[in-house]
Order: sequence, then structure tokens, then C-alpha cells
Amino acid sequence: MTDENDIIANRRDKAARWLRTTGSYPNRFRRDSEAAALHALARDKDKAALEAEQIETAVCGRVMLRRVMGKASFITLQDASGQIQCYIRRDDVGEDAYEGFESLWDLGDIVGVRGTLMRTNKGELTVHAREIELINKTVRPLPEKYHGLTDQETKYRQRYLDLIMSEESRRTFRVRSQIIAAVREFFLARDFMEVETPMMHVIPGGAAARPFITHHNALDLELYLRVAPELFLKRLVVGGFERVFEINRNFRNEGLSTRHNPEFTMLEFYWAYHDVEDLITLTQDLLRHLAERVAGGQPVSYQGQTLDFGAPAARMSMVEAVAAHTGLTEDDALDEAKLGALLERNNVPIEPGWGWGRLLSEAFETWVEERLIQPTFVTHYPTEISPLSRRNDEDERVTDRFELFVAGREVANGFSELNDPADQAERFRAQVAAKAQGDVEAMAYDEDYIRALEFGLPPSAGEGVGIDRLVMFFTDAPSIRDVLLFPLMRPEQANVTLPEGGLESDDG
RNA sequence: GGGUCGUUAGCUCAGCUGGUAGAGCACCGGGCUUUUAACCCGUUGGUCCUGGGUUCGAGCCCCAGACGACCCA
Repeated sequence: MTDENDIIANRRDKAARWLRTTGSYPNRFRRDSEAAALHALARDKDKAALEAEQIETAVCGRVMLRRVMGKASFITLQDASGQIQCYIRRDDVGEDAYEGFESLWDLGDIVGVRGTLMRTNKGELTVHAREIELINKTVRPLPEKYHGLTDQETKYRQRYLDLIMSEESRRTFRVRSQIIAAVREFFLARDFMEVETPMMHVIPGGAAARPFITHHNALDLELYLRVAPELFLKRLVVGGFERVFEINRNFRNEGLSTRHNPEFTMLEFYWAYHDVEDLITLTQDLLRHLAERVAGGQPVSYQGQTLDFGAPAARMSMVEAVAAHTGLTEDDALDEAKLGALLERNNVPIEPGWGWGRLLSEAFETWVEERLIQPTFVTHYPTEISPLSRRNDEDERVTDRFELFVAGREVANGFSELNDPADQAERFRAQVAAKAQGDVEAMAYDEDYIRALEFGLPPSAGEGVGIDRLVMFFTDAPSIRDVLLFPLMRPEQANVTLPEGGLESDDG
């Protein structure tokens, strides 16, 4: 499919004519103000005041709107900070410049304007142009100026176009950046050290998930894109970095949905000489910090629900949660047979090997998870489903682990770490056995990680937080694709061009 | 994997009971020196997602497929 048409042909012709006059793509224009700064500067100045002061300025950006009235015109310029109107009059810029403006400029072009600040009769702040310069031509027409770009697929595939057209989309990604900055600020202030651990793993580990496989040519080695940084971060705690965090991508070879992208951003952190209770307190503080930084401390509206990240979160054990939402007593929820009967009665598929912990977790996912709207810490996760967590001292059926739920979704998962190397080796062997039985998500045995534990991991607490999901809450985004600049999409057929003979070529 | 909906001009969208494919924006030409999605007049622009089928005739009906969105697992 070629999308050449008359408009594009016409603009290519204009671009060629323009380039003949400039000789090359101009790169000397310098602004002295962005749009938002000018609006701030002139906030209290009326038409007469601006007329008296004759404030000189130079602005540049993309032409978003254009209103030509014969020998004078208005254009609306957009830069990174916002929009500013410019007034271009033949008698002010000269006949040649005005003729060039009329014959060569199109919506979407990148231009520069020098002049003085004024207000129009309707009060709009405007740069009254004295000099104008065409800085770059758009050869392709922008989407419809009023409705913008509404096609979701095109918004994802051509994010640059979405960003040009949609202030809402620009805001989403600014909020995303603020959240990540606020997370970093929070941990640095608490003396955590930011680290980067490998993305390419020889042994994938740290989470139950299918990895992506890649290949290193020089070593002739199969490598796996990481599913989690966990085992490397704990090695660093063994090494004496007692408070570490990493904000980075994980890769899981799963399907796509409004809640899942194969690469997603996790915050993961480890904290020596602390435990699950400290994690819950810290996580609550982190949520409050983000709410403060991003939402001014106010509750946020998410898809019709109101979420309050500043208020103290609810807290319950998984047994309490299941009892509260199923009509079972807490004693019943501790009873494997009664749980199994309840699940079967409701046609929830269960498998023969499942013990009490797995059944409880299934009941939780079936009846509780989606109802936890306000931030809720669910604690005392069964040992059976928590292979890396420390057992609870009072009740060995459960671990010192919690997950945080918001709007029916898991947002964080934290626990006191298992630091018994023999126990860890045993659990790895169980995973290897499960893999041999065909469990594609089971972990491999990581000998070096066991060796690291044998040097002694201080009692530590560790946690992972899904950044994309947090961003969704703070931007009211219904789909994870709305908070990823470039979500994974099936390739457009026309654009798939693999080199002859595959991807082995050396000269990339 | 299952279901629902969608795909028509560069963009936003109409298109009747099956009978010559439309509007607005953008583009092109003309008018207009403080407009506000500027406005007024006149043009240009189509692989109706793809491939089959039914029919004298298909954007519309049928079948298969592609891509996407949403819901469910």
C-alpha cells in the first residue's frame, strides 16, 4: 500500500521549491521563549500594557491552525509547552515573506516567528510577527484539526502523530515520567542505591514466566531476556549493597491484552534487615508520595471509580479475604476439603495435585481479587504458591508475603526473602522437576545464586511494583497500551522487510 | 482460544429496501489586514480491508481470511 496522493505530491513539490531557496534544512533558528512561559509572563498584562511594553520574543514550533484573511493571517503554533497564536501581516513581514507564507506554508510545518507580544481584540495573547521563517516542511497532511486522530490502532502505531494531535496523550506520558521520577526520588531519599542488572540472562529466573530466547553469536550462546531482576538484586545484597532498587523492563512471552504487554516496566527493590511489615509501611508511604507528587494529594478518578492512594490502605490476610467474600468461615477457608468443595460446586476447574494453598489462592482469584477496589494489602500468602518467600514463624502453611490490590488488579508483590540456601536449593529442584513435567513457566536451577546465598544473604525484604499499572491509575487509562509509548503491535504487512537470507548479516 | 463491534478520500464520518460513491476538514484556485475548528465562492481527490460467491447489477447480501478495538477464558 502506498499512501501517496495529490496532497503529498503537492507538498513534496513545495518542499523542493522551499529547499531551493534555503539550500539546506535550516538549523539556526533559536527561540527565546516557549509558549507556556509567554502566557505566564503576560498573565496580568492587558492589550494596552503589552502595546506599551513592546516585549520582543522569538518562538518556534509546529503550525496547528491557520486562519488567512487576505493580507493578514493568524497561525497557532504548538511547542513542547503548549500553544501560542501568531499574527502575520503583509505590511509587517514584507511582501516576499508574506507571499512565501501563503504559497509554501502548510498545517503541520515547523516554523519560527520573531516579533512582539500583543493581545487581540478578543484578548488572546499573540506574537505579532516581524520576521517569519519556515524551518521544516511536513510532506504529509495532519489528521483532521478538530477531531484529531481517533483511530486507536493508528494512535499506537504512529505515536508521533498521536502526540502531535492529542494533549491528553501528551499529558499521559508526562505523568508517566513524573511517576518514575517520583519513585526514584522516594528511594534515593531513603538511601537506596539505583542499579542496573542484566537484561540478558543465561538462566532465566526470579519469576514463573516463559522467557524470550535470543542468541549471542560470538559465544554461540542461547540467552533469555529477563523475566525478573530478582536473583541479581539479591546477589547485590549479599555483596553488601543493603538497599538497592531498579526501575527497568521485564520481558514475558505471553499474550497481549489491555493489561499485558510482553515488555513492561517494574520497580524492584531489596532492603536488608527489614521484613514484610516494613515493606507494607514503606509501600503505603510510596503510594502517598506518588499521590502527592502526581495528583496533588487528591483521590484520582479511574474508569468511573474513585481511588484514594493517600488514605491508609485496607489490610487483610488471604484467609480473611476469602472468608469475607465467599460466606465461608475462616476455619472453613483453612480447610482444604471445604475449599475444594466450594470451588467444584461453582465449576471452577481445579487440578488433582493442588493443596490447600493453591485452592485458597484460586478462591481468592475467583471471588475476591476483582472486588478489591481501594488499595488493599492482602497478607499471609500460602507457602505452596510462594517459592521465594520466607515461611511465617507462627504458621508454616503461610509466608511473610503480601500483594497490593487496586481496582481489582495486583499492583505490588513483596515478601521477606528466603535466605536459607538449602531450602532454596530444594525449591529449585522442585521447579526443575515441574519443568520436566512440562510446566513451561517453571524456573531453572541457578547454581551461582545458591552459591551466593551460601555466602549469606542478610535477612531482607524485597518487592516488585508494576509501574505501567500505576501509571494507568493516575492517567485514567483503560489499556496498558495507552501508557506505553510504543506498545507491541503485529507488524503492518507493508513495512515488514527482512534482509535476504534472514537476520545473520554482519553489517548492521 | 471464544464472542461482539469496526475497517468507505490524507483525517473525521455519512451512505436508504441491492440500482452511477457523499459531506466536513486538509489540498488547489479566487475573495477577505485582529481571526478563534475563522468565514464566503469554486475545484481536485476512492484497491469502499482482501479473496471468493449470489445477482442483470454488491460499499450494502453470503462464505473465508487479514488487521484492530472491547468483553470473556
